[in-house]
Amino acid sequence: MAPKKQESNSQQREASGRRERAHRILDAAAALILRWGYDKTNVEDIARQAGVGKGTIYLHWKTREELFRALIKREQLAMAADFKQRISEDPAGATLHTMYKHYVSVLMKRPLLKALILRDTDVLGKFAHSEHSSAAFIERVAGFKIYLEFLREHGLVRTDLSMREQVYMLSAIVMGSYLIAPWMPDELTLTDEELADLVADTVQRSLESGRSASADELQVISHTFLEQLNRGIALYEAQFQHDLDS
Amino acid sequence: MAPKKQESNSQQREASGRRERAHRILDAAAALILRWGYDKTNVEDIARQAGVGKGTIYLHWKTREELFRALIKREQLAMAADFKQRISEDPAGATLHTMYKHYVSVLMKRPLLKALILRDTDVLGKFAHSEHSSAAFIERVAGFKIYLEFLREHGLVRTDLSMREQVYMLSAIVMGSYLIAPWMPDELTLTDEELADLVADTVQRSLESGRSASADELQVISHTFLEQLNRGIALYEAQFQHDLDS
DNA sequence: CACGTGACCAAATTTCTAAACTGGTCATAA
DNA sequence: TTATGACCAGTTTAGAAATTTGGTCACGTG
Repeated sequence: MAPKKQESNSQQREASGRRERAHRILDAAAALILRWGYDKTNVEDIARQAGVGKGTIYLHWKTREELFRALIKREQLAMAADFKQRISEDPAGATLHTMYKHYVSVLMKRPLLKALILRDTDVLGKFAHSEHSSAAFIERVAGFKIYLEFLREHGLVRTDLSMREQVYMLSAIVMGSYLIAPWMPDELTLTDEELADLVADTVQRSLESGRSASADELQVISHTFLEQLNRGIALYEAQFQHDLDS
Repeated sequence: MAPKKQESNSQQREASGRRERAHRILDAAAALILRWGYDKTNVEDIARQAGVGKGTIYLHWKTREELFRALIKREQLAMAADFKQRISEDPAGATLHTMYKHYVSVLMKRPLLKALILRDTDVLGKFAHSEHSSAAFIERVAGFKIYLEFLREHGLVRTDLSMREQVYMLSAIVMGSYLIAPWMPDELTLTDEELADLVADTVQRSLESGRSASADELQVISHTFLEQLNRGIALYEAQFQHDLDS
């Protein structure tokens, strides 16, 4: 690659340094929020933990809440990458239940996102009750509908249920699985893997059509799905990177 | 029936009066709790609404919490009666999914129990966080396991899933259906009947075996189940009545 | 005498306010 | 030009004071 002129090089190095610093700040925020909860994590603590001055944080984000939104975004992107990886490696990755198996599995490893989805008030504090939380859920449901429509078109899921019913029950199964965990008596708890498999089995039986697609067909569908997912991730990523550079 | 002697008659009339008064107090408590929530419903208001003195309430129950427990018990008994009625009238009443259809349907009409199950903090306030709530859930799950075992023995539900997984997913489906309702965007909400049918469909597909029992077999199973249910209700009822008489 | 009642009290809850903290800014330093 | 922490207004917290409430019981009533 041709070398850029002096000024551009310098800007790039600086931009990269900024970016690294932004990540350091987000790391600090993540650690503190998981340890103390959102409400009790203040900007000064984050700055100290990240080894920067408080003012520096405001060079990256306009408000504390914006910083937290960036953290969530980063977490979602990391999770999406995990998810993409697994789907692309799984021959059955195009089926609804396989997607959910990986989704549950991958989400289990992200306590911050788990808390966000479950609106865990201990961790998220006021953030859980803010607009963002509901908006995120609605957005999630909307994204959902698009790929569900896609699977319906390919006959991989039942079409004798309305989209409304299907989205509702899909949400209910996944949310229900998470939500009841803390209420279950000890002898009825499941490991993360058991839960992922159980959700997958339930989704398959209750929402997929009987029809089993050929390996070729599955690959085509999986490919198209991953394309779509990639586009979404890229867009989100670009937006996130832009945010980081202020 | 032979007439009882004078004293007994008098005691009976009094007891019946007491019982009626107890119900009046519970009615008042139910109305106030639904209107203002548990925390903001005090004993004096209940007494006034029921048209009795405050001290009278303590002739029936030792504490405010005991009064509320009695109210819940009464509500559960009423719901159980509803449920029994529907199951006994439905030829498919012995199947798991039919039970759940009626269960959901019947529970929807009981806001107090709905709040208890959902631990709706607005209505239940501190009561939701008390021992009683968790205990009730665990008890519910335990009762569950008994009749699930029964259905497994008759091959009406899958046996290739462990009880643990089955109970977990059954709880997840039902709880999930209730819990997500308030988070759903408007265009995705379902009516109570739609939800009951959807839950039934999901339970059938994901937890029942393919095997369909004959009408005769179903009736036998249904009969046995109702016997068991009746015994449970009678026991609970006796206990409740005894409580009312102080 | 037996039952019902509301005044009464200790304990819990709410309200109020002074003190402490924190998100965000910006003059200053590097 | 970039980073910082002292600074300030607005918010949160602590805890004292005031109010409310669960539960008791001496008294009134039929």
